[in-house]
Amino acid sequence: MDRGCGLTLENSDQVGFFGNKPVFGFNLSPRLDHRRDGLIMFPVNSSAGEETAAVSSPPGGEQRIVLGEVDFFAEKKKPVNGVVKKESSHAEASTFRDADVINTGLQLVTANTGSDQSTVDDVMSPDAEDKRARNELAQLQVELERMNAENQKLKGMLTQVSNNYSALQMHLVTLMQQQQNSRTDSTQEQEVVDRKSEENKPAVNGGPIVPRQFLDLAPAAATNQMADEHSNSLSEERTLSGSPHNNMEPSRNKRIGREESPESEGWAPNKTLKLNSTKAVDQSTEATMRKARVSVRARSEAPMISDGCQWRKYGQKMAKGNPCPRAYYRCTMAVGCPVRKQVQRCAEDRTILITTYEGTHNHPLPPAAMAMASTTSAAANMLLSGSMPSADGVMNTNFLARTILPCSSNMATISASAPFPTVTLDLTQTPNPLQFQRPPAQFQVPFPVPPQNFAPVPTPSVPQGFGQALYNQSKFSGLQMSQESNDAAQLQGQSSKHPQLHQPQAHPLFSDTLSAATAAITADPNFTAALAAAISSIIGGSNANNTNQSTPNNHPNVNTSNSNKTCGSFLGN
DNA sequence: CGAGTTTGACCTGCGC
DNA sequence: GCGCAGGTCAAACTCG
Repeated sequence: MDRGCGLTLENSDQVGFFGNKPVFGFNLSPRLDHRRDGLIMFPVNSSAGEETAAVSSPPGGEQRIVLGEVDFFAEKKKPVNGVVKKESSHAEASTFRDADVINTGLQLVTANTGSDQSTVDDVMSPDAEDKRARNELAQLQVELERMNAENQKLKGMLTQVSNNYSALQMHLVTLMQQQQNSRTDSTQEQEVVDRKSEENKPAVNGGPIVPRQFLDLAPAAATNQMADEHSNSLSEERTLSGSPHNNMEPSRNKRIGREESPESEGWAPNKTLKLNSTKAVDQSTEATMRKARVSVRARSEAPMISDGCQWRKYGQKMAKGNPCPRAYYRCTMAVGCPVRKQVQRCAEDRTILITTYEGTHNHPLPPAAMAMASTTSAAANMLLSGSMPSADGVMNTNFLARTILPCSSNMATISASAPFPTVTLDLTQTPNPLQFQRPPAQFQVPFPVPPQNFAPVPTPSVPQGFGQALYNQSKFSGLQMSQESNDAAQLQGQSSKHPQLHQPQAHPLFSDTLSAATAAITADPNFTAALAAAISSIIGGSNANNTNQSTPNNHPNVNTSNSNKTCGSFLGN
């Protein structure tokens, strides 16, 4: 069984990577004070050790409150601060139960319930020290309430900022896409003409139509993902190649049929595709979407990272040039889910686990799975919507660059390599240049120049600056930014700075590393922008139009057709 | 006994 | 046409 071992993203729900609002790498809500039955609860994330540690370490007001509270009832113990804090934190997590354990909790609760009683007690208490302590308690109580109100206020502010942030991101992405569309309008119009003529002449070479396909890929797939199957019939366009149908269809259909073998509803057999136009569109877009891959490189000793999804292994192969076998998994969380992934260790550094995701989940995901799924989906959509070749065959990375570039690092690499455009999220953050020594095919760029391999350093061989620009633009950061502001990310940073930590004995760090890295990615505004682009694409696609809806050839038929043929042409090259 | 894994066979695309 | 490599299938096997 692969599940539950190795790296995990499952604590993403506590971080809330992909909540309905931008995430900043920490969960605010658990810190809110809760009042229950007169008891002031000190909220602590019960499941997060690091969270608890983070709470207990700083000399914040909460801590002082807790300290005083416990101090009052721990006269016999004369506890050291650290001990007290620990107990208080524990009590926070388990409320009454732990309070009972220390035999003072219940009374503490009672004493804490109101300042009036404290005042009365002050008057009646013969013990001066006790009186002073009660006064202090009352003061702390007031302070606590004040901080509670402040906390609420901050929460509201944060929510507002988050909302504004989301709106701005969406707006920015929309503007960028509109700008992108305006630039390619002329080309697209020509492509529409070509497309129509090509529909009448299936054997015609795809040629300049290629560019449009990627533009439409993401929305089409998104439409599929949203279960909004509104597209018109395009069954004859299902073939993914510009070659004649009778030539390409048998193999492709067979493949599709195999992939959606009997067990899967969403992967209908071939004949079904021909009969059901909606299904055909769904299939074609799905197949097209599957062409976009997101590769995640993370350090793990475990055979597979745990990303919250359920996977079933359906094959294993020895890949050339890598002594480690490549395992093939498919998602089993829902029948017919097209998502698959390949897991393979890096040949150069076997502590690096390369997980390549392909496809988009067509079912609800648990919070634990949302992190990786959204990451890969966003990255794939980002790639498909942004790395579209222009009419002259040169990759147009404007949108992609603008989405990603502003804060580039070694975090991610986007390669529109044939046959599969791939986004590589490198969560290893190792300065080791070996991390870029992947199979050359993955980095072959369909430029009108000989394929080039991206290198971690400027490579003169990259086509006349463009390749280098793409390389530079194809990276986005987030990890480093978040490292500074995220405790978990700090763990990741430590691991990256100290490769020794990746040794087996440092295994407990691996999950933290990946989680932190994912948190960093998702907390990164740039990534959020990319995600926003993907979401906007999905939304646009579900509305019978996509993010490129300003383009003249945005008719659903054309979109699907383009998607298919684009991919086909792309794959053919 | 069902679900998942293993593993050899098969299919397809691609380069020579 | 042939061989290679990637990807998938499915029967056999394992495990809880």
